[in-house]
Amino acid sequence: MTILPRRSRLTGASSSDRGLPNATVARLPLYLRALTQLRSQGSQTCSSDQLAESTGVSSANVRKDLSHLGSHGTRGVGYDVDHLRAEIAQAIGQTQDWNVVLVGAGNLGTALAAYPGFTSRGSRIVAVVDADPARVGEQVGDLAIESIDHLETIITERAVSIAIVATPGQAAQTVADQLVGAGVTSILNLAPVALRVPEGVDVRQVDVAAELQILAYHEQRKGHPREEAEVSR
Amino acid sequence: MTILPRRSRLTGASSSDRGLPNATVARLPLYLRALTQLRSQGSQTCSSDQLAESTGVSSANVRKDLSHLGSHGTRGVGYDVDHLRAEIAQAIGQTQDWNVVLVGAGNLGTALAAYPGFTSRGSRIVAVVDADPARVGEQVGDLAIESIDHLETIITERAVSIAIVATPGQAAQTVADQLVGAGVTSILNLAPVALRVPEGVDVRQVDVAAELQILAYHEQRKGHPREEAEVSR
DNA sequence: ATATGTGAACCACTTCACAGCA
DNA sequence: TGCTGTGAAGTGGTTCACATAT
Repeated sequence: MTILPRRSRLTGASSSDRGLPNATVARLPLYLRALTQLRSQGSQTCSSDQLAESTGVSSANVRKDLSHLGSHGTRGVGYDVDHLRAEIAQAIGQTQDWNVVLVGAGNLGTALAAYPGFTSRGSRIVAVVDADPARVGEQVGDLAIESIDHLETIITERAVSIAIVATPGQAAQTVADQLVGAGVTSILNLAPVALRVPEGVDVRQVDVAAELQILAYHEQRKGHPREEAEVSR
Repeated sequence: MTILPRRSRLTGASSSDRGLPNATVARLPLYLRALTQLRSQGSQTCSSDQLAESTGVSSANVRKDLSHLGSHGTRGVGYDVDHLRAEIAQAIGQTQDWNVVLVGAGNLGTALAAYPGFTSRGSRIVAVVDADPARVGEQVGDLAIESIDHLETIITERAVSIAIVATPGQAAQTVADQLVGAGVTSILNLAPVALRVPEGVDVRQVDVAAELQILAYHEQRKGHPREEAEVSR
């Protein structure tokens, strides 16, 4: 009756498991960003306080996170920027680029295809695919839009394992099914629907409109003077 | 030495506090989405299992979340779609639109300006602002780009309290300072930097490149024949 | 029979506080 | 002295399981 059995597997980091806590994994990219910045400023070493400052994470949390990677700091000194960077890059698999296929060449899709921040952070969009035959061949950044019918070939030949879904909501589930069928095992979903995928496929959801709604909730509670003009004093 | 004293305010929902748990707030938009969909399919009522199915949240969690809004279901039957929708809309302040200013008319900014999903979900972009004088006047969707120098006027005159920052990383903090100075109290930050804002200002961060890095981590782990982990949130 | 609402148990994560080490 | 690394305590959130209501 309930949604899913949801295998109660060993989630945490059990002894022989090299896995990191999910919350830690989600923050490693932030540390990487901060370290890259620090390095470009010439810093050789940094403290957990500095990392805290530039990521918004508490310093105790920074230390705990980094300790999961092993001990790489020097007491009384801090962390070696280059070494830590390499360590984190290694942990999250950024020693090489990941090939990504982008599905959906609408406004959002084309904006992402042009975004330079992916390449510098470990992901390379190697194909832009759209369902509309009229769009096929059109240039987006330095890629030509390809037909969604070629998904399987694209995915296998270009060693793609991660996909970005930037289609309208009603197309997203179908696209996801095709992607999974073609061998994709990680999906970043920008469409405002929950995707149903088989066990073993990871989905991360980004929904900008929902984020605004969350902000609106807090805004409402602040009693923001939005209607002050109408309220008599 | 550590980062901040971080006033230990009553975070949870204390008795006289109408506040909801953060995790619940973050899911209300999902329920709203699902209910809108269900209603358009003609459903009069729905169960927590149906909501679970269409949001990816467990049914127990759905019930717990909804119970925070008060008891609005009927045992043995489920929830009245329209009534629940109204209840949630009320709770997250979607009974009317929130005016939003978008800063940064680059690829991502213009894509968001054209996105129809905001209006239908409680947010209306009422201004697009850019720092580049050459872009001012240019049409984006049905808005003309305005100068960032007019931020304060725009924000006060159009009753804006929420902003989207879609600028390059190095400009984001300056823009955030300007926004806060002009009276904005909620920021959705799409730039890949942590924003420093005063107490009372809410920031939500969306970083697509970081999401891909998180997926890459799990992807890397799948490479080895070990039991795979499930990604959350 | 069916589905909600909820205390209690459980779990993941964060923070605290200090021991350990350069 | 200064900063890391980490057990222990604390917090918030999820899941369980069942009493409760229709």
